Amino acid sequence: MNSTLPRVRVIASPQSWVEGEALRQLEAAARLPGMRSAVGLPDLHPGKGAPVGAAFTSQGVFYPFLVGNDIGCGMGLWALDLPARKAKPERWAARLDLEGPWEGDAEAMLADAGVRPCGFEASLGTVGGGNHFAEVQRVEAVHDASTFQTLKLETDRLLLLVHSGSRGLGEHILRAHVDRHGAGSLAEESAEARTYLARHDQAVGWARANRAAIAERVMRGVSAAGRRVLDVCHNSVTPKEWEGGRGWLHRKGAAPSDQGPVVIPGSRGALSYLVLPLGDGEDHAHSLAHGAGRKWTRTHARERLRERFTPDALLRTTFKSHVVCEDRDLLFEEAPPAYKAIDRVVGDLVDAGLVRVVATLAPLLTYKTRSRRE
DNA sequence: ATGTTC
Repeated sequence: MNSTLPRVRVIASPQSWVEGEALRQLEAAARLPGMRSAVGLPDLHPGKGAPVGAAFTSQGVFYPFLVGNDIGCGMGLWALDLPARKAKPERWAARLDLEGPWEGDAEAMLADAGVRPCGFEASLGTVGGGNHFAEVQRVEAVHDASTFQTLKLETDRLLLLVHSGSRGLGEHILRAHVDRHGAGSLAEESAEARTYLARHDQAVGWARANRAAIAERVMRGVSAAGRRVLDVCHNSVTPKEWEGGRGWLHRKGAAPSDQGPVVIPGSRGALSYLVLPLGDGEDHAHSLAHGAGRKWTRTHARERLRERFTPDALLRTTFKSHVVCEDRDLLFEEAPPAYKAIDRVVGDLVDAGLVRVVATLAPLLTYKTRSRRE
């Protein structure tokens, strides 16, 4: 049996503010039966039950609730054929519309990702709420020219970063699971585990296809063609082998460090970092920060920022980029001051020897939603 | 996070 205590590690410098509640959640998760390690990344913050910005390994069992409802959520990066000098962010902000069903062939896109029809086809190509977005970016600076070149990127071409997940599908899968089995563990060889994992894998494929459909929509809207540079999932549970054993790797808002370069976005008013993972080590559960991490709760952000900013002021950023967000509450909840400083988060990963910065990317247009909500 | 609320 697993008689050793699970290892808990938090990768964050003292300058990276981590809330006490997030640490308590991390330690509570580490004490679950079968847990082997718990790693908090520098974007660690409290979540609903389990912390966000964390990765966990377990043996013999795994925990669907640690993955959460947005199974398959992640980041995709596309290189556009559009030169930076042809950027028209103001015009795009006025016209781009990603609401309603995608005009493309949803079933074909899903089939390409190995996903069977599941009743959520009408949501494919939609960004969703919360921290999801599609953002057109320009290359701000290149720090590792060799890797930049290996990825066939060019400094004067625009990029598109898409952060979205499995929309209603992942929610449906988690809910169906919790309704029947509660928030407990699943034994890895059980029928219940197999059922959950099959559905989980469908949601991971669905989310990947969703990011591709969103990218198609944006590219059509800005009259560009593009190529997918990378696509990584930061909410998942997968089998993992390590020296002397095997088990399960849960990622909850944690980017993979074992699948090549990833983008770690800041807030919409900050740089995003294209980074190359250096260690693929067990000591950080093969994972990296997935973003800047929330500093203020949504409620706190709304209350505090409504006093300081008019909605119109939040439609532009310090980068002079444009924001499409017609949902008033969401506009405040996702405002840049609600997030930690991305340079410190990435700096912590660099200092821990986990990544090298390849390039920084600056926002031109961040699309959240055109749907109005009171 | 969520056809966006039990």
